[in-house]
Amino acid sequence: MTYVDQYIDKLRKSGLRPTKQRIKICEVLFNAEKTFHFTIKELVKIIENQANIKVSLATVYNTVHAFIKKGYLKEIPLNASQSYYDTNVTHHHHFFDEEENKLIDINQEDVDDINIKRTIPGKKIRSVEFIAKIVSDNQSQK
Amino acid sequence: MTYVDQYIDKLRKSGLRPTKQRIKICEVLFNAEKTFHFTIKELVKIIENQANIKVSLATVYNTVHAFIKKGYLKEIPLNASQSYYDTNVTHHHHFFDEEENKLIDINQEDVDDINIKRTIPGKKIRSVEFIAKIVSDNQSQK
DNA sequence: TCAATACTTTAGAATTAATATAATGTATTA
DNA sequence: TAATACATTATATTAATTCTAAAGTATTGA
Ligand SMILES: [Mn+2]
Ligand SMILES: [Mn+2]
Ligand SMILES: [Zn+2]
Ligand SMILES: [Zn+2]
Repeated sequence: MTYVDQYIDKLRKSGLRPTKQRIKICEVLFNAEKTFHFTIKELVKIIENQANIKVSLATVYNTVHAFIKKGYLKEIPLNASQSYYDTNVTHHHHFFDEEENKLIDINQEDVDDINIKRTIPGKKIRSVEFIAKIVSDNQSQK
Repeated sequence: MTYVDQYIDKLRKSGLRPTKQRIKICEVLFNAEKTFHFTIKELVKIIENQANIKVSLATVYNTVHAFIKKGYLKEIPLNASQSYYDTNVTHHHHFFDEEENKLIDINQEDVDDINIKRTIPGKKIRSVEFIAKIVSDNQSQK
């Protein structure tokens, strides 16, 4: 099964026909070896730079939303000015590099279980995810 | 020192003159016994409902921003459509009630230290804060 | 006190991410 | 092939936020 076949499969399962615009979007999103974190603006820029096809903003938003709904993409709340998305849809944590404005995955196994010694009556926890903000470590070394 | 004196102090330290609009904003923000989590829209609505003075959106935004800069308020990234703010400026975690759309504080002492078994070369961690999403626990009890 | 100066408030305009619309294009079906 | 369904796109709309510029108020110092 080629990569493109996988994209077609993802699109079909999301209820979308595999058009060339959508396959291009998939190439950018799911080709990467590693997890891919992005904003819509960044995604559009990457598509523009590497494709000879034009993809409208509406198509990008529609496709991303369909993938989120289907569970192929995840939204990461980072700040209120712009949405961040993630191709890693597992439950996981992040470093956020405040200088590069980049998210970095932290897998579950790299963190001890988070134990909250407090409950809210009638409520149960659905998920616990943290963001560890990181900055350059410019300490003068002794 | 009266409450109002404290508000005046906070405003002065934030580089703002204590006007009646700003003192009203402080009353809403800092009068509460408990931590106060809010959006700008909610803050404006509360002011409108309890004050006989009019405060423009611009003044609300300006004052909130000045307090954030000074460290009297903290921004909580929850989603990309609206900013949430917090009068609890200590390092702490949150429950987020997805049904009520409400933040609830979790103090440091209610959580075991989070131990991340992974480092990023040249970077140090500045903060680690999580959001635990909660929903109604409607389990049929045995 | 008074006028110059600095800071405030405000309505409304501008910006921008996100969403909606509606016309045109393309694929699928019968 | 013709009807139908789905897609793409340019453009419009929405809504949170930020900006602007004019009018108001406080402060300062002669
Ligand atoms: Mn915004
Ligand atoms: Mn928005
Ligand atoms: Zn991730
Ligand atoms: Zn809080």
